[in-house]
Amino acid sequence: MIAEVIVDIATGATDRIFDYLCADDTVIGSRVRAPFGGRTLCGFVIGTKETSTFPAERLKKVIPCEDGLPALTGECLSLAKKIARRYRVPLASSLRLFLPAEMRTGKVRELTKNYASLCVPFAEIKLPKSAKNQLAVAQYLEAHGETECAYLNNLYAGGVAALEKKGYVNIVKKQVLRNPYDGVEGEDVARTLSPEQAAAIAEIERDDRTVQLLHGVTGSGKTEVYLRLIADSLRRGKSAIFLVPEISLTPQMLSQLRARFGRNAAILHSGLSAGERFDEWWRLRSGEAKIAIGARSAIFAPLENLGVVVMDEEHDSSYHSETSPRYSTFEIARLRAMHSGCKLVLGSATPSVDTFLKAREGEYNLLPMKTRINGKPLPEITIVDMRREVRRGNQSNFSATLKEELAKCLESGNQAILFLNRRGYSQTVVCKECGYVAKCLSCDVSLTYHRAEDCLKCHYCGTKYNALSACPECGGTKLTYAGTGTQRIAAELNKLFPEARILRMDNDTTSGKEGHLKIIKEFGEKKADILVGTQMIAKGHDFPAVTLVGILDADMSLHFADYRSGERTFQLITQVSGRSGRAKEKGKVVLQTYDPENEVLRYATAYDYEGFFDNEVSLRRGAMYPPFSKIVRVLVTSEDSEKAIATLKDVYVALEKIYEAHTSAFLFFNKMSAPIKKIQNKYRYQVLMRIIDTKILQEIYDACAEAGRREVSVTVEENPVNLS
DNA sequence: CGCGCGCTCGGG
DNA sequence: CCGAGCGCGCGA
Repeated sequence: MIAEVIVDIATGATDRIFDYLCADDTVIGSRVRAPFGGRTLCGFVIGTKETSTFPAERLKKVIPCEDGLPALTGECLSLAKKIARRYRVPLASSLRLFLPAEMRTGKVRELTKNYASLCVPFAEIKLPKSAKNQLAVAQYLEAHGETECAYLNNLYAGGVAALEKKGYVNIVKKQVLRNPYDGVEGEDVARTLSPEQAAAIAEIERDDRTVQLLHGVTGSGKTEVYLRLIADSLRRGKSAIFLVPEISLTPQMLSQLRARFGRNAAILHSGLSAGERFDEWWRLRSGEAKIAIGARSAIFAPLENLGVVVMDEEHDSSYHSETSPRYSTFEIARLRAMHSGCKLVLGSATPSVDTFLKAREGEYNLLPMKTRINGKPLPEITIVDMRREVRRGNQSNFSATLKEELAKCLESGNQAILFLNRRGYSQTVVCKECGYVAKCLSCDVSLTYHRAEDCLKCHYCGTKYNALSACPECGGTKLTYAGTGTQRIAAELNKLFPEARILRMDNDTTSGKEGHLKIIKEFGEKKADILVGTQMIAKGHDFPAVTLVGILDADMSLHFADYRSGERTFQLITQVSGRSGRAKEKGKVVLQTYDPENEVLRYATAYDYEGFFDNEVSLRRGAMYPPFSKIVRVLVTSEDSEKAIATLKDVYVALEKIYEAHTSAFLFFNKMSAPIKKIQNKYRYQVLMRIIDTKILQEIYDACAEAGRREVSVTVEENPVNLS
């Protein structure tokens, strides 16, 4: 028999079918080892046939990989083909999305553990009186049967080994599946549904549109709706995918899921070890687990017969892949839902403008949830005008109001969260004499001063530089540290409230596998009074004792030169505010800004999503910004500036042809160097377009795929989240 | 992707 | 004339 094989090399040059001889029982979707160009590679069987047009004497044989089951299901295969076409990537790269990385690198071993059992009747065991541990082990095994050796060794050191030597005990090796979050347990609180929750579930079942949007205020109980929908799927003998944003797999959420679904849920999370991820993947593939829970990559879970797909915090930017293929999780989720004939349930308190517009227009079913489960009002948000603070002579980062509220909060024994979306101590180091700004050698960005390590760091490539004692340009010693980061806030806070215990949470303090979980746990156990952090503290954490949230610089995201800045600011304020007053006591939010009249801030403090939405949509319609157009950026990067420019020219010429043929489809078309000219020693150039007819998108992708050359990468980005 | 072939250029 | 360097095309 002949196998049609895609070799696992993700380049255009090898992106075609190679025929191989194979065993008659070779299954489509299985992995094989294929001799290819002098070496042996992994390959995927995407088809089989009886004869090949390729000369028979040149056909080589593939060796099957002993996976047990074909790694790719039929649905995976057809989806991978669609993704390859849609994003113009080699089939090998879209196939890779469906497998745990550990499978390809082959670095993961199956985990085995030793188990001991008695091999003679207990009565026949003769032991000297002194052998207490041996006796204890024998008694334990008699009572409990086969037991893990590690467990026995812990209790009765040496007992098992001694018994084995004497031939009383038999030890066998067994493969076990790693069990991430083994210790995580929770009580499954039997919740009765609120009328709104019950109505939402009934409506999702009744309505036949694929996409359902749960628009629920913070605390309206969306999670319980998701869990019920997933449980319903299981009851109907189907499986489910539950997507959450990157770091939103909070301990609370985890324990809830474990309590409700136990080992029926497999967790696919970047925090897992390679081995854990591998085992969890196989539990899904083999059908042992029926629910896949995880960040965006969980949408590729090897499940068949889906009953529901849930996408929590639908608006979150982590649902967009930053690496090739730059897929949209939503697009793939919808394809999977349509394939299985099930619902895709989106949930958010602050849906993206794009999604909400489609819901308003009736393409998606809109399910509002307006009441909070605990019946309490949302925390009151006070806007503080920082310009007035400056006029009063307050140059610090804390307004009088915020200082007062902090003092009150600490006095009453509650906790506070301060939010600032910039890590490090100061944003830049500037020489007062000559205006020199410390910059990264590999990237075209200024360096951030980090006081804890007394060094300068590049936030784009992570390189560390020694702190400056004098200006390297003019030798001046008057260096100013401009722009405030979380480190400086924590330090200033320490001076203001010396007795308060302060915890910082940002990219610098959350290194390691479970870095952020550790900080969240500490704060949750009230081992600190104030938590200072970036973006990452905004996500769904539940701290009952927090009664005050301070948003230190609400303008930072607002004045970004980006059509989405208003949307992002609204989402951020809503999300951060939601951390305040989650339990008995009423929460407060203090929002500091230099632009208190700003409409977005006004809508956010009033929790008026629809008001914000109507305003935003009319702005975007007027300016023809997405969703009324699509921004497309073609980014050309290379370590070799010459090659990058040459490629940019090719790309531009090809795109210009498209532009000339369909000028009316374009609102904007221009080539330039990217705002950050160099990142990690790679020069960056771009062609920026705004299009109103998405039909030409495929032509743009085609043109870019053609223009690629060695050592140069050409990527197409649709409505990119950041335009650096 | 990694290899080898063949072309080209520079030194002797 | 020979060796090093690079670009291109091949792999089943």
